[in-house]
Amino acid sequence: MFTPVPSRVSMPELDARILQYWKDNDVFRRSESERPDAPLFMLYEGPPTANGSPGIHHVLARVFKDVICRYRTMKGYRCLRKGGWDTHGLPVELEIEKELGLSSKREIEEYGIEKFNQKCRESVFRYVKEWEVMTDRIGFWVDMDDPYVTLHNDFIETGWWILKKLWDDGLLYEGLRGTPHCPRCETSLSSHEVALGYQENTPDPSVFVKFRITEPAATLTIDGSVPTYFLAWTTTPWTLPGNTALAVDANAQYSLVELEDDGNTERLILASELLETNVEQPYNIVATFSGADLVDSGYEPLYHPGVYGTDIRRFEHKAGPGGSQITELVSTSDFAPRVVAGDFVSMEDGTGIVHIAPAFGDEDLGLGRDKELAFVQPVNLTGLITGNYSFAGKFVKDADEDIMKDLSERGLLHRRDIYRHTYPFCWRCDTPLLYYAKSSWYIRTTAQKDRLVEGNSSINWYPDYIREGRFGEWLRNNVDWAISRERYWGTPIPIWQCPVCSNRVCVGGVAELKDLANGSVAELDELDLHRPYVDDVVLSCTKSGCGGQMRRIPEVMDAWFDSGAMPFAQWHYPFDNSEIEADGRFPADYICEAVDQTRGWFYSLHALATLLKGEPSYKNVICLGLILDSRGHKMSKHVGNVVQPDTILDVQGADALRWYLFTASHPGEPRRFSDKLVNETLRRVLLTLWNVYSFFTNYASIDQFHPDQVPADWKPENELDRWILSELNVLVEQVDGYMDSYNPTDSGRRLQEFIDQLSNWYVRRSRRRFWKSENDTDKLSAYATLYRCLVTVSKLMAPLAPFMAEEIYRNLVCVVDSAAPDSVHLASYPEPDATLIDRDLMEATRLAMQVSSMGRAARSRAGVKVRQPLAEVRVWGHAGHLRQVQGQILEELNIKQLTVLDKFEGEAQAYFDTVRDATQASNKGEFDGRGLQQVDDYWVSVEPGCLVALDTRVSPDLADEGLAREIAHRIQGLRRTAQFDLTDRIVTYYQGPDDVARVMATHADYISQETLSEELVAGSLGDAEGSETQQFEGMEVTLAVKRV
RNA sequence: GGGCCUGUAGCUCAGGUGGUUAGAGCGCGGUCCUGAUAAGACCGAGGUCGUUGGUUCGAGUCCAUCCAGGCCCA
Repeated sequence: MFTPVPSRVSMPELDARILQYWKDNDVFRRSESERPDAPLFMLYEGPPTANGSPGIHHVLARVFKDVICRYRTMKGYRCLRKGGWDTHGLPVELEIEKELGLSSKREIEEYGIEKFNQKCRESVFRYVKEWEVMTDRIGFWVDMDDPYVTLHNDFIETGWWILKKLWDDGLLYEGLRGTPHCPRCETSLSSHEVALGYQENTPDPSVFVKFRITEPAATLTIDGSVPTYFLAWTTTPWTLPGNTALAVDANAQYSLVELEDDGNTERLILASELLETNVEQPYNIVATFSGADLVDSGYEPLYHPGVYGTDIRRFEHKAGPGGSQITELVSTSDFAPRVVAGDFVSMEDGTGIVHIAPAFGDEDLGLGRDKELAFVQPVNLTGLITGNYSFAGKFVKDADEDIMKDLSERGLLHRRDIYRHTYPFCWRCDTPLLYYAKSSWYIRTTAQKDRLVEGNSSINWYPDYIREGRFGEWLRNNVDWAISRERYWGTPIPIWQCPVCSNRVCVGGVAELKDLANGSVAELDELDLHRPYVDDVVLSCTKSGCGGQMRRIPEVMDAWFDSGAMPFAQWHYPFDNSEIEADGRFPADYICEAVDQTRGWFYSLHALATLLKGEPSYKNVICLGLILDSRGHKMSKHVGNVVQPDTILDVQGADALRWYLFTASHPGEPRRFSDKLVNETLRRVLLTLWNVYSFFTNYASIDQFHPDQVPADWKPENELDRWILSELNVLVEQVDGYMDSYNPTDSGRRLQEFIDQLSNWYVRRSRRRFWKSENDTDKLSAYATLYRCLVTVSKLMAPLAPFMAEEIYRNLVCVVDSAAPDSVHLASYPEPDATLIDRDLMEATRLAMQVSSMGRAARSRAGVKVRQPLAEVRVWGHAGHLRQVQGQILEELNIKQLTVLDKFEGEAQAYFDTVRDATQASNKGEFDGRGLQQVDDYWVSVEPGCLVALDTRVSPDLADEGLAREIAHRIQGLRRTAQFDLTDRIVTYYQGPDDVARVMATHADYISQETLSEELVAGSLGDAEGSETQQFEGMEVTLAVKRV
């Protein structure tokens, strides 16, 4: 039979007990293995990096992953949840660099790539134990024994296979990329690193440069007799030798002005609205044009690359795969810089004419590709000017002064100033960063842009605005994915290049590599595919007759490529598990991560699956808002405001934390974390339920209740039973619906409401039915009802609060039903019984609650405590409902008789008018339909649709009855302080005035029955187990009790 | 600078398609109740629904602007 449960409970201890039970009985494994034929529900785990301690924000994502899978399991699915670890990438390298005190790529290479990578490899599992413990502790079921690991050879090999496929499809290419580059460290910086090194108020030269017009556009009329110039502005004079175009805003207005400069007459073109700010000397406006009129004008280069020994190349559009357009860089000897339209031209500062050098800025590079501009690179990777310029060999920033001087001497400098702005510096060495167009490998995602957008429209996003908003926007603005990194610790790019003939091959797997490598096959079997080992593999050039020795290109892959490859790489597809599409392992049914992954994992998964399979790799995704600290700031290691999960879990337990995370706000919203609110959740929701459960087990144990005693065809007759079972079945319907639509938040909130109703109305109103000593059918009905509620709630809540649900289920179900599944998580999710839903009764009960509340308010105002019985209450409202639930109202309000006022006339009307008038009188003439006033002997409470008039007169008989209840109440208190058992029988002694003696006599039956007193004895008691002298109703009364 | 999201009581949150008095829980002050409860009931204080405009007979709700915060990207 049921084990009686104390009302006090330690959640952390309960968690530990349940975890042990799951472990001993292998429950997680069995949730998958015992249902081989069930439909598959596939979770893809977004792999964390275990090189740091997990924080509360990691708990958030993990419990949202868990809750959906537990639900699906109970709905009859077989959930596959393979764990994973992300192990590559720049953050790992930076951590190790810091540890080793290295500060540049040169130093890493001097230290040795082999040793360096070994350190990286060790570091990524440093906190794996902590992660495993946390994962276990919060009840996240995921297969951590056989996780996928991005550094495993098998995982890398699938990555190679993917790249090879893209290569074969013409979707992999080498191109230029504008990157922030540190000329001292000779390396690109990630955006994260750039963000670390911004310095405000950095002074830079501000120069206004004149570009002489040589070939005005057809739309432009220029008087050739006066020298005419475009006026452009820049803060980086050193980029001017790289100039290949000027950009204007096609829609803006430009002015041609004439002025005197050093005694010479000249004409300048610049944006009309920037004339005032940029031209200090007197001028005449000769003409105005639109920006579009200027486009295609040719001008004289400041430094013709052909003259200064710098190569000229040019972007050219060509037809690419799948009807797409690709852009290639080709060598040329022609150089004809011209004016183009650019949509980024700003009128905030400058002249409205922007100097374009595709070799430097990323925007310039984009415009160069777009407009097929020339490309001139007069600076090397160490930041020195090349060619034979007079300032060649100087560091770019030092060349600024020479260039300005040179231009000034040639009469091409209109003005120069100092400009202060925010500029990025290398966070390691403080060198100013240069934006530099570097060679990089790209995946041509733009070739499948339409498919990416189309596939996205079929994904279920929660919240749904992400689909068209943040993610859709990102896809519509798709640019090719730059996947190469000039780094060490990552998946090596499997491209080998011949130094003789530049021939390249992409290798799609280890077997293929063996085929291409001559000799040393045995070694290749054991080869770690990482750098530097793979760099040593030399292939003979595949071009017939070349005979060159091909070497691998040095780059590794962006770590996002690894995580995006996981749908395939976690199974070592297609080398193993070639059937993942057929058996449902691809695509995933569900993924869940925080919103910062839109351009991270959500994208890399989507992009690779679309390129490889033409369809998305996930069907449903919950995108979580970020978790903030109590002041609303993002939690981060740097700020030191990360909440350690243990500090919560060890006090409140896992269920309270989970429940709080599910219900505090909807998943997409950012949330402030507060341990106080976790505690509130614990008390208000979980402990309330626990106490109902404790109440049930205590009384069920006393009465030896067994569910078998309930007939199979039992239907509740009692009004309270019918009501709560109706509420229960509505609850089942709603919670199931919410869970089905990936909404644990509203599921939890709905369950909270029910738990409140169950505890504070059903149990409170039904208590006496459980106390009655006879085992009549009504008592059995109450047990059957409460039992069903608790069992059903334990199942409904199991996905959210798996520990308490398990505890309740095991004690209530497994103990009495050996055929039932031995874990709530292996049980079926409840289904609603529509025949038990009675909307009318639910409405009537709601009215009973409202009338009770109004009656209590009237009592409170009249100063008559609930313990004092009263004679009558008159109520106007829904008459049918009132008659239906009048018993509940009478008991709740402790009143003898309820009179239903059928019509709103006569007394009802008179009560209402008086309340309205009195309320208006005391409330500046305002009456909002609510009021509480005394009307003769009645206190009358009015609310819209309901009126309650309470007779507050206390007759002597009623007063005696009230005193009897008071005395019984005091005796109960004594019983409790003396810690008597609920069923202990006692003898009660009393001393007090005549009134007490009289009531003890006249209400002896009542008092005895309520307090389980065998005798009520006047006088004192020597060996009392509990005794107290108290003042009440102006009397001094002494009561004493002892067990018999 | 661009995109997306958020802004309702001290705190955490509700407030379909615009419609009479903007709600809940916690917290606070008071009163009461208690054979389950770290509980419950009643009363009270506390909100110009971020700002300013607009549409409308009517806006927390729709539109625009601005302000503040967050994330992602420049």
